[in-house]
Amino acid sequence: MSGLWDDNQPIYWQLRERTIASILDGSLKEEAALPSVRQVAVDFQINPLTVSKAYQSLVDDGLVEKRRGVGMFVCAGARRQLLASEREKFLSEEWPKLVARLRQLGLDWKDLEARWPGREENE
Amino acid sequence: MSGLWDDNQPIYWQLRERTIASILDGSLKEEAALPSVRQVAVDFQINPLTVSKAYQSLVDDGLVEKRRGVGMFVCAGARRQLLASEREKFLSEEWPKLVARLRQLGLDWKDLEARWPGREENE
Amino acid sequence: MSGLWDDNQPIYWQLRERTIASILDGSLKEEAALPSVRQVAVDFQINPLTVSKAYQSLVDDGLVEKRRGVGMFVCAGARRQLLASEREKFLSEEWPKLVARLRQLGLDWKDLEARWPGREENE
Amino acid sequence: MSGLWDDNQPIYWQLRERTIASILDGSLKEEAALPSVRQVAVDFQINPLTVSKAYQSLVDDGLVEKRRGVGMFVCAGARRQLLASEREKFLSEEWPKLVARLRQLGLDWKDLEARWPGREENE
DNA sequence: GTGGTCTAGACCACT
DNA sequence: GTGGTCTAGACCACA
Repeated sequence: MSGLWDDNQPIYWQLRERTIASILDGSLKEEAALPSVRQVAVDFQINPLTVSKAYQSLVDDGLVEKRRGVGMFVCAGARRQLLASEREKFLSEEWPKLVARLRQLGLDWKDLEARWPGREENE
Repeated sequence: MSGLWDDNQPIYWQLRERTIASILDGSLKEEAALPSVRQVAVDFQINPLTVSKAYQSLVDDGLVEKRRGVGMFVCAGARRQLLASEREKFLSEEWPKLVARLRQLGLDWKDLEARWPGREENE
Repeated sequence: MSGLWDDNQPIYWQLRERTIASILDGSLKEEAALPSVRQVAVDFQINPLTVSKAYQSLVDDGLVEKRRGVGMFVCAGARRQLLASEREKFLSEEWPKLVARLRQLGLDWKDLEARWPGREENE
Repeated sequence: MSGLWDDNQPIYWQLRERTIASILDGSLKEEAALPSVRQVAVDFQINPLTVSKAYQSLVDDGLVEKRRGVGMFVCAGARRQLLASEREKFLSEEWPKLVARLRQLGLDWKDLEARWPGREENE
């Protein structure tokens, strides 16, 4: 019940991001049911409304679909869609900004390369 | 009035970050005066209180000093201090998280390397 | 499983409306048997209880009658009854609201006339 | 405090639709401030969260913009955007369905024409 | 002053 | 069982 949540971000958003991560890493398969709103609420000791808000945002993005009276399910194609959009977002938006910042800090390519797991001694 | 501010972050924080960037890239030299609270407020169409909050946070970090009746000035040594702390923060906190995220997205070292300015054709 | 149901309306209601449409257009004749609850449930991949609820609402309105051990049948006079009530409902309730909305949208009589099948070129 | 809300639709949705109607009919001008969440909550005797949900849906559709710590404002171009999208939706989606239904009911063009305000005796 | 978020608990409709 | 909606009231950050 502590250390689970980062207090600087809304819980519903963090829950959303965790769910996305689960889809990406395969622990939530496509067509699989998401844990029910109530279950998650109990498990994480948060309000059902908060869970609902997180899930709804996924529905809005077309990653999850509701089946009335049954539950919420990962959409077919959700993983592929996520991979594409997240990669695109990173490469076109985040990376250029990051590069600019690194330049400003005087950090070089080598500095990063040395800290990329598995590359420390190879090259 | 549009595109100037990212609505997901407090304006005062964005102003702080911009000021830091100016110190880092040298457009705000050490010992130089920061533009006055009023001036910034007018220029950016924001509340003077917001500017004040941004400047105060810089004072709190020892990057800027207030000289009563005169204005706010970049501290001597501010740039060096910034370089050190920002580098440390990036390498120990941000980079590891980023690496984890990239793995999840299936983005490889090569993908980034190809987009590091000046390296596209070298290696 | 996709496109069959409008997620904004209860499934049982949509099934009811479809059945009514079948009676109106004559594909479900008076005195004819409705497809069995089980059959519909299988065909549309929905819960038998949901089908039951739809049929029951038709019984409540006197459009369909249950014959124990045999099945459900369209009542004699159902079509005439439907025509009268639906016309009345449309003209007195729906059309006035629609007219108000069209005004707000600046849509004119002509705009609709042009899209009434068979009138495009007549007048 | 009674008769204000239709119990068949969520309040937040009805509030959304009312606001849209206000923009369309000009009682809410572009760039004008929407009444504050709290004010609406008091005026209509509903929960601030419900108002918030309504307003947020307008923000999501790009019809309203938030100005941090100041309030919510009708976007420039919101009215034009609304007119275009609502007309399009009506003519391409709703009207064809309506026409089919009217045919089924045996209602003719004349029946509607007679009830279009201001046309009863003209033509 | 503004809106954002969360809780605790209730009631509802649908399957 | 499922999710959707709403209330009442709290606390927070921002301007």
